[in-house]
Amino acid sequence: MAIIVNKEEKRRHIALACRELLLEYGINSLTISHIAQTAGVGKGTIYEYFENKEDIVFEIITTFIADHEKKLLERVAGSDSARQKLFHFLNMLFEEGDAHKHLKVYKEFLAISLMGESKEMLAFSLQCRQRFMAILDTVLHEAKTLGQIISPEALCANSFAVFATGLVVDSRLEGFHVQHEINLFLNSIMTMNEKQSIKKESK
Amino acid sequence: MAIIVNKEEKRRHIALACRELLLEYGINSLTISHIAQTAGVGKGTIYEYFENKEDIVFEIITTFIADHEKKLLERVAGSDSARQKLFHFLNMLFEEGDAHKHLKVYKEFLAISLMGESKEMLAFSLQCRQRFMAILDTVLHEAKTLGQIISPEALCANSFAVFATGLVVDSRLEGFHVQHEINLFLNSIMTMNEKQSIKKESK
Amino acid sequence: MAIIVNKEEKRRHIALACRELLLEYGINSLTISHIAQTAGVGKGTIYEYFENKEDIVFEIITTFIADHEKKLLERVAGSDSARQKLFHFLNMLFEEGDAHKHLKVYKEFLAISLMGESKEMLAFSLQCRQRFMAILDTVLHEAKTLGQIISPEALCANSFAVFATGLVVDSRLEGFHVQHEINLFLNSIMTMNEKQSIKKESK
Amino acid sequence: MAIIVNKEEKRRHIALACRELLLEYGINSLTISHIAQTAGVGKGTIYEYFENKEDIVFEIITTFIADHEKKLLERVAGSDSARQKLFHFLNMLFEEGDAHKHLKVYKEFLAISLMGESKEMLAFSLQCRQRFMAILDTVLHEAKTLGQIISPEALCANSFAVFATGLVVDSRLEGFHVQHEINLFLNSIMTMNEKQSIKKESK
DNA sequence: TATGAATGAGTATTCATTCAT
DNA sequence: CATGAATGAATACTCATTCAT
Repeated sequence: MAIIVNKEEKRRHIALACRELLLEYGINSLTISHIAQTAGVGKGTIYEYFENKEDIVFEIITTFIADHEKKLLERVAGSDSARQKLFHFLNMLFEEGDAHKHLKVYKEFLAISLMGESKEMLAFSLQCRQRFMAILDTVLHEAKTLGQIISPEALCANSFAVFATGLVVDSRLEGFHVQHEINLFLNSIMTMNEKQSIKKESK
Repeated sequence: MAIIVNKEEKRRHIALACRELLLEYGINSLTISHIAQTAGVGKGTIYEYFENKEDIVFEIITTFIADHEKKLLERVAGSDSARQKLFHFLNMLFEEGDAHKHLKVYKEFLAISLMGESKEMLAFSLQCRQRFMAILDTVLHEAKTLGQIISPEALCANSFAVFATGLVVDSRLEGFHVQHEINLFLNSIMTMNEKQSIKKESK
Repeated sequence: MAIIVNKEEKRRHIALACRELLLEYGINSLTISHIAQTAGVGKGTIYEYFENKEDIVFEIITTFIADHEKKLLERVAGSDSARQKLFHFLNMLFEEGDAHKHLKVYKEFLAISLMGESKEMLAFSLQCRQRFMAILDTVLHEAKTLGQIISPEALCANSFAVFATGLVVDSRLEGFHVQHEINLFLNSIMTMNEKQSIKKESK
Repeated sequence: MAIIVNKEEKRRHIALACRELLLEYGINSLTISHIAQTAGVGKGTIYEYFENKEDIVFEIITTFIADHEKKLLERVAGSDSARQKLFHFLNMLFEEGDAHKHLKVYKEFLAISLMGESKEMLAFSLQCRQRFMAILDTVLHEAKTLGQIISPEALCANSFAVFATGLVVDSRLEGFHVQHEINLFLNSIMTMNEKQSIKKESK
């Protein structure tokens, strides 16, 4: 194992060691004891590098978000139509595979955040949201430039983000079919633009 | 013969007595002892009328929902344009006044529901959602009949509900301006219909 | 249904109605509410005919004991050797079939009785014990008369009863083979008599 | 580096501190809070060293059993005849002095164990039983070697243990004279051996 | 005589965080 | 730098029994 040179690096080291742990146990059932054990350090040591439990959970989640972001950018780059890009944006959390584990953690995170007992939690939420809003903005502006949509205002990134949040929350309900809802929403919002983008695609 | 009480009525009586309590303390900090005291009965009596804490919380929230529903229907009835009706639908939770207390409880409820540890909580969520979806459906179909919107499919009630959920959740964030977001969303989604409905309104 | 003429008869009526209930739920999980429902009377009515929960449990158990006693006397009458009679005495609680339900209740009864919080429970225990001791005494004296055993003192009924109690309690343990232990005990205690009784049997 | 405590030692320390407490209150009325106070530690600390309440009760009882075992071995060593050794085995729980407190706890333990709601409790019961069976086996084999009894099979240790259990349970009954019963039982079972052992003793 | 509505005491357990070493 | 021992607050739920009608 490489010698840890600075605090920031050790933070990442510990966080990376506990990714699987968080996915398996979820936020609430994750204990500092278990984290310390898994990271191979003492409980006290955790508090040398993190303020509190929230802090370390944030750090772990940050690594997931980085992954998610990277994967999303790949999908976006690999998509031609704006519709497809936006579909990936909404659908990525609900894909087959390990995504449900991440979704579970995300829901738990939202839950804690909704309890509204922590300033830091809210700040972190905001920061995450903004990173994805940036991607969304880029997608919409490019679509505008390419003429795939008429005006970005008509498909405001904020509305999209709100809808995405709603999807995550409502997906907890029995009988809620995420993909179906995503398609309906995209249909509603892109009706007019779709024809144009299809024209372009069919060239 | 002994007294026969109307169980359903007493349930409501106890629930009504604890409305303020729930608004003040929130779901988690609400204790059965406190409920019993406030309702003026013994702790055991609570369990004669409710299965468990969840059950009584549901009953209290149900009274709030009934109020909310009634108020919403009034506003809808008092509105001419579909846009205004939909605005009320989305905005009512965020109005000035006591609404923020209800919103707080609603967020807490979503949080617990997102933790996903209770089947009953999910069933109750679904049931609540369906009541409001019914109103939304009516509004959209009437709007269609009145020619205020072109097709109800283009403004699917489900998408609306998802957006509404997202609004509640995202409203927790610093710098999130609910009214602004609602207007942007309505703008996006009604752009094409708006002109027509304005035409009709201006007649 | 026949009209109930007196207290004692109604007591028996209620008790008989709840035999299955007791076998199914056991003493602790048996609630007065459930008893009242099953007997088709109100909770308060139970307390018109019984002092308390103990009292009704005693009444139900008494019916079981009467059955057990009757069955035991049949088996004893149908057995030739003293050994066989004594075997029935010890083994009847552990037979195949529904006996295990009765055994479960008996263990529970012993448990409550051992907690030692009730005078009445102890008095009832004593009374039950004495009924079975009487049978045992008869068996031993007859055996003496028939020359199957040398002296009843050598096989004192009390010791037998104590051993029987021990069997019930120790039968809760993993790996305890009741039938085996019964046979070992009877072997130990009848070694000397056995030969004589075998002689008599072989005649 | 932080202090490393010997967990096993601290377990014993806490258990020893609570011996009197258990004797005074019994198992059911013993609370963790009270244990923690008496041991001079926080409630949480108890759970650092014990799985749950059962676990600590077992540990305390284990100290009693160790005492009992030691005392029994002394008495056995100090006795000449097999009869006397076996008498101590049966009688020690019923001696004058503090024994009745231990007996009370033992009865309570049997009661809980008979309720049969805990696997661990049964396992612990079995383990305790086996320790005493081992002593019994030794006594019987030695007696055989010394010619005090004819065959150990005729006085199987298991039967003895069952009788001992029965004694503890039946001793709860009014009018049950433990010493008398013990003597009767020993008389029954040792009649034939007694003469021989008396012969040897009288040499 | 019958009923059933009302009652209320009592307790194990978890885990983030601190700080003495 | 690292550690891990110690801490303690906080709460739902059951059911035998009573007594007003």
